[in-house]
Amino acid sequence: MRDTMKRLPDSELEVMQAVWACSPPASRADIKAQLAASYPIAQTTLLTLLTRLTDKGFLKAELDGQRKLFSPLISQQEYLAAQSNRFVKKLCGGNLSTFAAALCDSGLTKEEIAELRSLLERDEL
Amino acid sequence: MRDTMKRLPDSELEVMQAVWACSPPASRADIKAQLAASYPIAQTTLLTLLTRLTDKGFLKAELDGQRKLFSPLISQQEYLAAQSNRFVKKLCGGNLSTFAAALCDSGLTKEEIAELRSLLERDEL
DNA sequence: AATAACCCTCTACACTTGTAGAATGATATT
DNA sequence: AATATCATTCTACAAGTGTAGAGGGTTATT
Repeated sequence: MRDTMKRLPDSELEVMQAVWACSPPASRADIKAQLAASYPIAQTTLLTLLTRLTDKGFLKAELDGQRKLFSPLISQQEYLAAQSNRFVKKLCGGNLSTFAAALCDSGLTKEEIAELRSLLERDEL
Repeated sequence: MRDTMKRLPDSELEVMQAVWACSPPASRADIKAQLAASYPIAQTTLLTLLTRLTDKGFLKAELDGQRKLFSPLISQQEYLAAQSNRFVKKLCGGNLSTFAAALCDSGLTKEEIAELRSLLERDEL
């Protein structure tokens, strides 16, 4: 499951993130509002992307009068978990030291790395 | 730089990883050998991908007689650093706890998480 | 009842990605 | 010299991605 989840293309991910940020179910207008300035996009383009996400099984659509309401079928958590797995396994060859090195080179400050360590500790429980 | 580096498509990444695994400069045959069974691919397909990677500035090509030799212009380290950055910033919205949670859900065992923590500690120095 | 305002689906189109055969040029072998 | 080998470039094409106008309903406004 985790391994087979498709990685979304950039534009669809952008939309998916907006959907996650809305309280479901969300109308196209709600989603547009979430995207707002950060990802300006024509209404029809957004509808196209929502349709593609629905076809891919990332969203469920229901009718509410003449408009549609969308809800995520894949949670942000599930998606991020799958993508993290993919990152470690595929990009870093499953090698944790490669991954750690990448993180240290990624532009995170020493403080952020330290914070990450403590977050990992907490989540380990 | 880190933020602007393009994410490679799957097939090109596969090839790029094989190039990184070779000692540069590497011929198409060397790279094919590296890919071997893990990513079976026609010779011409490989050449196409190598050309695309060269056009994108990920590889440098030099002539050696009738054949070409390729060397990385972007190191694996640079690429992984950029992609880690992208992951944290773009996928996790720059939120370290989101990132930590994703890692904990990614299928890594408790032991692996602990190992990652200690690797991060070491690299912090 | 016209008209304006919305909403969605269809159609469209350029660019990217995945894959590889056809064609062409150089080299080595018989 | 003819042929087999091996390398690369050209051409090709389907599927995926990014983006959006045209078209055709429904509802609200004048």
